[in-house]
Parts: sequence; structure tokens; C-alpha cells
Amino acid sequence: MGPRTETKARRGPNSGKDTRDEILEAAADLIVTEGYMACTMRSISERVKIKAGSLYHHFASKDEIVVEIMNRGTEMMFNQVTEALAVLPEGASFSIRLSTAIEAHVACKLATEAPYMRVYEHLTPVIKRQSRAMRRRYTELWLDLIESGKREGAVRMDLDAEKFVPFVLTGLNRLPEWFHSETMELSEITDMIHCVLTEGVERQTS
Amino acid sequence: MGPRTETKARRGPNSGKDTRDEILEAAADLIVTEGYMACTMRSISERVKIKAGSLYHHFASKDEIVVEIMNRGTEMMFNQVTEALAVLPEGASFSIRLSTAIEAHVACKLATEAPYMRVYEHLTPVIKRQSRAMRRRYTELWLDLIESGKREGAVRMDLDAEKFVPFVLTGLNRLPEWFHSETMELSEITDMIHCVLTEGVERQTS
Amino acid sequence: MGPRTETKARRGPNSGKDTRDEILEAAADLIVTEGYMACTMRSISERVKIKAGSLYHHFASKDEIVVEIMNRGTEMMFNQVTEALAVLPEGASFSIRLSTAIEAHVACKLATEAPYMRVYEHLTPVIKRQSRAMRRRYTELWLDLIESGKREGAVRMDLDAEKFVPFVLTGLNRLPEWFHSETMELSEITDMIHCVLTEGVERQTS
Amino acid sequence: MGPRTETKARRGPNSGKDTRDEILEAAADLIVTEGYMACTMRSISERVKIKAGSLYHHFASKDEIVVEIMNRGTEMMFNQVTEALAVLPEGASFSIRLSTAIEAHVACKLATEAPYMRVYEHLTPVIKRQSRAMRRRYTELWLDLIESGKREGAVRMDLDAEKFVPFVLTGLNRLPEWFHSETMELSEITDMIHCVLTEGVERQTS
DNA sequence: CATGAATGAGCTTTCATTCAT
DNA sequence: GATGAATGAAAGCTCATTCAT
Repeated sequence: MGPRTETKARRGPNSGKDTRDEILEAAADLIVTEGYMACTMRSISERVKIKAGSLYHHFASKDEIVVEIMNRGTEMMFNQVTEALAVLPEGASFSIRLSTAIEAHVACKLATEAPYMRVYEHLTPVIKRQSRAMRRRYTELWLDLIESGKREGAVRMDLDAEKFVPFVLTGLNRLPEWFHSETMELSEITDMIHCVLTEGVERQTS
Repeated sequence: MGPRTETKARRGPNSGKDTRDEILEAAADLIVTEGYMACTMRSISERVKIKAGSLYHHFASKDEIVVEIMNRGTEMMFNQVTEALAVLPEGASFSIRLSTAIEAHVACKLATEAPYMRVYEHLTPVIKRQSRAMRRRYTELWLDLIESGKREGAVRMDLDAEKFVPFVLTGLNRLPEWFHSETMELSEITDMIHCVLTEGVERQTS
Repeated sequence: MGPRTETKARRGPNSGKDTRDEILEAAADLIVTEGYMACTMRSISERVKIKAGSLYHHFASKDEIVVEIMNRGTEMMFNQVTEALAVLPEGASFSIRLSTAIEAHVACKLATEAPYMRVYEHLTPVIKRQSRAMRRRYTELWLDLIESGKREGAVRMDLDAEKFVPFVLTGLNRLPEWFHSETMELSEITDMIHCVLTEGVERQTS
Repeated sequence: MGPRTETKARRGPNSGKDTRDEILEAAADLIVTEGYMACTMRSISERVKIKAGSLYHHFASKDEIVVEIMNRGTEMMFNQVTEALAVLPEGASFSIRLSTAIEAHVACKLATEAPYMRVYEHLTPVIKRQSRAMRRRYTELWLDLIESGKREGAVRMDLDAEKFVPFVLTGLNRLPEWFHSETMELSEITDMIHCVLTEGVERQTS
């Protein structure tokens, strides 16, 4: 018998997903596809094919589920963007690093197979407040990006990163609300945003 | 006999607000201050100091209340921004018009006395879908602004306004989520945004 | 100006229908077409094009409306059947008088233009209890019919009319529940009933 | 350990009734004793001594409860009448079979201990429509009875059973509305009905 | 671990009724 | 007579949660 396959991994051999993961995924998927209101303990339990009360063996409350979803989502985004930046060649310019970050972030927000990262637009501020720490960590990733741009002389020194980053991120986060994959090409959007953020909308006079 | 105080205005001297308005305002205020979940027919009725069932004399359903709040909010924003642009001197440059629109929009989103315009960040996409028409109208105001910028040669012709405007507006709409009036000056933010959008973040080389 | 046309008879010249009648008819029609549950003070008032509260100028309560409908219905049935019997030639046989009564009763129960007489099947015993006196009077009409049959030697003396009549009437009253005018001829049914009641279902041996 | 008393039967020693049955019985009893309007989810739950919301663990809606009551009622009637006919000696005459069916049917309608079978008179057509299939099945039992009477030459061939049966059944069903056990003997009634249906009310001339 | 049953609080909505204007 | 606004009670139903088995 293989290592640690006895108790867990009931569906799909050593798939690595235990009930806890299934619950989170079911809940996240409900939020993304049917909205936060439709994500009740009962609807979650139906998807996992478990009875509602049994959810409490894995989570102390519904809040705990939602908070973990939010945290996992942000963490996955953090990892994805970090990874995308890490694989860039040593010494890549700020402009390249910025567009890489934008692309990675947006790709996460639209990833159909990973509901975790797409729940945010469906959550109200009251709920999101519970996941501030994790989000702050992600924000700092972007703050670092801007700071590095300043250090290498690519970004205006008077840019207030603490205000610029939240503005950009909230804009990027809501993209699923108006992006329609049928009529738009994703690269068009990331290019537009990258271009606006680096050069602005004004016609270059010279 | 005083001016039009005969029939209405039973609470508050000639306030001009009828119960319908009071209900909408109470509901909007609840959403803004305590979140959408806390805005129940009962909590609304308590604020208006009538019984819950009486709300149905003024609105057919809770949905109708929320939809009207959303529509009024967007309409007020539309009027406010339109007005701000209208009072500009004839021939004001695109840059001025853009910063005026940004300031007007942001001022609305943070106006403490007018909860209508601040509910959006507390609503989930499922709910907001019901007010799409009105929002489209507001979006078109901004599309016109960009188009006029192109016509006068101030904006790059290759800017895709249909993508740029939603990106900017969603960024502006979420401002209340991270703006803290204690530590930030509102003008700092609108200036930053205006600057980024027109010139970009890159250091001017010349 | 004609006699007494000033205040009443607003719709249709001296139609003889005042608001009170309109209310009763609207309520009866609602009961017949949509069921008792759908007959609310509000739905009645909408049909009469009046506001709900105004109904209380004409009736002290919803109960009063329903009771009057029931009474009027029974009274109309009483008059209709009495009239049908009255126009028979002097000395008409019991068998003829019985079939006449059946036909008149059934015709009332299916009369589409007179909802009053058709409400009964839609009312529960609890409600109907309030109109017992009027119904007793109608029952006595039938008791008299049977008694006259006995007197002229057409009806078995041992028939207990006090039991026979309610049995027959309840059977006749529910006819609208299973009669379908598309597939059945009304005369078929009244003939069948008349035949069964007079001769029974058994095959005549002689 | 006694027979099958382990798991269920928490209230009342081995009563064999689970909560679902208790709910149905409580609801049926409420309908019969206090009328359909008095049968609310709350009043049912009070009788069963659980909270109103708990009813939804056993039934999806109030409608489901009422429909099941109706179906059970008709099914019990069906079984009772079938059984009564089954225990008759082989070759019992049509007249005997008819009076047996009448007695069994009426006994059901008046059975104080079985509220299921007595709810019908308290339900409006709108509600009863939901249980048509089951009722049709019961009607067919009677249609078969008449047909067998025709086959053995006891019933007139021209009798339209499809009309005769509904007429008789509706008459029998409403019996609780006017039958008073204090002043009437049940057998008097069933005898009268049997006699009228077989021989008619007319005095035999020969 | 999982379940079935139950809870309690709260939800939106409906209804007959009242009454000052 | 009629209306608009309000009431109070109650309706059907939902939800997160608990817990003995």
C-alpha cells in the first residue's frame, strides 16, 4: 500500500483532495456560478453529497468556510503572480514586470477551473473584511513591484504607491463583471491597461 | 398659509420627503452602514418607524426597493457629473474635463449624506444585474468624454474606450473600500488618478 | 331627469346596480373563477375599481360579504325553482314536477352569468355554516315537493324525505365539479338523475 | 428485546408512528375539526410538539402535506371498500354488493378515528385538483361495480355509469355535512340510499 | 465521521381592518 | 362615500447551527 492512502483520497486514487477541500471548492463554485446568497450550508452539502450537519465536522461555521475560501483565493493569486515574475529573465525591465503581473492577475480572475480566485466580486465588504490580512500581503507584492520600478528609475518618484496599487487592483478585480470572452480578446485588455498605466491616454506630442 | 405645508410633511417641517423617499433612504443607509444582509424589511421599517407590512403600500417587494435605490444612485451620479462638466468654461481642455469627471464621481461615491450613490460596492453582481440599463447610460457619459478627447486630438486614437471606461469606473467605484478620510486627502487621490490616466506612471525621459 | 337616477346607477342608465351589488358580484365571480382563497378584500376592490378600505362603507366585514353572497345565491335558486314549478300546468304529475325541479336546480348551478348560485362548491363547511337558515328554507321547498308526491300517491310512503332530500341536493350541488359541457349534454344528466331517482337503476323485470 | 421497538417509537410505546405520520394526522385532524383555514404550519407543529420550521424536514411544503393527506384518504377508502366487497360470499348479488359499498363508503366518511378520510368536504376544488389521479382510481372501483351489475343483468343497460357514479359519490361524500348521529341511525340512511338507487322513489304500481 | 431530526430566530409577504383627511 | 396610509397578526418558508445516535 502506497504512502498515506488509507484514510483519505476516497475518490480518485491519491487525488490529494479530502472532504475539506471538496467543501471549499463546492462553496466557491456556488458563489461564483450562482451568487453568494445561493451558497447556503445546505446547497454546499448537496454538492459534496453529504448532509448539512456533517459540514460542521470540517468547519466550525459557515464563516470559517468563506474566510478560508477568500484566503486560499488570495494565496493562489499571490503564488501565481510571484511565480510569473520569478520565471522572467534576470534584469527584465519594469514595464515587462508590470505587464507580466497584470496578465497573471487577470488570468487568475478569469480562470474557470479555479473558483477560489473568482469569488471576490460576489462578496460584500462586510464579508471581505474578514480576510484583510491575506489581502494586505498580496497588495504588498504589488507595492514592491512599484518600489522596484522607482529604484531602477522607470517610475516617477512622486507616484503614491499606497494609493495607486489599490486603485489598479480593484479595477483589475472587477474585470469579470464586464469582460465577455466571446467578443473580447483577453490580451487586448491587458495590453490596453498596461499601456494606459505606463504611458497614459494622452497622445504623445513629440 | 405657509408654503406648501398643508398636506405632506408630517414629520420634519416641510422636508418635502414623503414616506417613499424615507424608505429608500433608510434602506440605502442600512446597506451602506451595515451591509446588504442587514437591510431587511423589518430593519428598514424600524428606521422609518412604521410596521414592516406597511412598506408594501409603497413598494411591491424588497427587490423593487433595491432596484429603485440602484437606479436613483446611478441617476444622481449621472446628474452630478453632467452638471460638473456643464459648469466648466466653454472650451475647457480634455485633461480638465477628465479630472472634473473623476472628482465629481469620487465625491459622489464618498458623499456621506447621500447613501444612494454609495450602495454599489455592497451589492453582489446577482443583484446589480437588475439595474444594468441605468448603468449603461452612465457609462455612455464617460464614453462620450473619451470620444470628445479623441476628437480634439488629446487622446490616443487607438485607445479602446469600451474597455478603458469600465476599467476606470470599477476602479473609481471601489474607492470607498480603501479610502480613509483620516489619513488621506481626497484631492491627493483624484490628482494621482488623473495623472496616471493621462501621463502614465513612467518617468518622463525628456 | 328620470326618477331616482341622481345618485345611484352611475354606470349604465338606471341599471339598478349600486356599488353594493357590484361588490357582491365581483366577490362571487372571484370565488367561482379563482377559488375562495383568491377572493380577498383587495382583489374584490380592484374589480370594483375602488380602494380596499372603501369596501367597509358597504359591508361591515368580509364575512358579511360572503354571507350575503350565500344568501342571495340560495334565494335566487329558491326563486328560480319556485318559478319553474309555478309555470307548470295545473295538475302536472309528480314525476314532471321532480324533473322540472332538477332541471331548474342544475341550470342554476351551471349558469355562467350568475356567479351567486355557483359559489357553494368553493366554500368550506366552516363558512357555509353562516348561511344555514336560508339553506333550510330552500331544502323545505324540496321537502314539500316530496310530500306532495306522497299525497298524490306517486311516492313511497316510507321514503324518509328528511334524509332523501339532503342526499339528492348535495349530489346536485357538486355537479359543476365533474360536469364538462364539452363532452356532456346537460339534458343527459338531468334525465339520468330523474330516471334513477324515480325508477332506480335496476332492470325492470316485467 | 421486544419486537422492532429499538429505533423508532420515541413517543408512545411502540406506536409504530413516525413523525411524518404524526404530522399528517395532526393536519388532517385540524382540517376536520377546525376547518382548512385553521390548518396552518404553525398549528400543525403545535399539535406535533415540534417547531414550525421542523415540519420542513418531513415535507417540502404545506401543499405536499395536504396532497398526501388527500391521497392517503382516498387510498384508505379504496382499500376499505375493496376489502368489504372481497369478504362477501362468492356470487353475492349486485344489490348486496351495492349496499355493501355504500355502507363501507359512508362508514369511512364518518369514522371519527381516521381523519384522513374525512377531509374532503373541507377542501375547495382548487385544492382537490391536486389529487385527481387517486380519486379517479377510486371512481373506477365504482364504475366496475356498476359494470358488473350490468353484466349479470341486474342493472339497466342504458344507465350511464360515467355520470351516475360521480353523482352518487358526491352525494355520499357530503353526508357528514347533514348527518347527525344523535338524531339519526346510520343504517337508516344507507338503507334509504340503497333503496332509492335500486328501486327509485316511486310507489311500485303492481 | 456521518446522519436525521430538531431548533430558534428571522425572512418576505399577505390580509382584514381602521381611520384621519 | 372614497382614499391613502398604516396596523397587527399571522402566514409559509429558510437558514445556520446543534446533538444524540
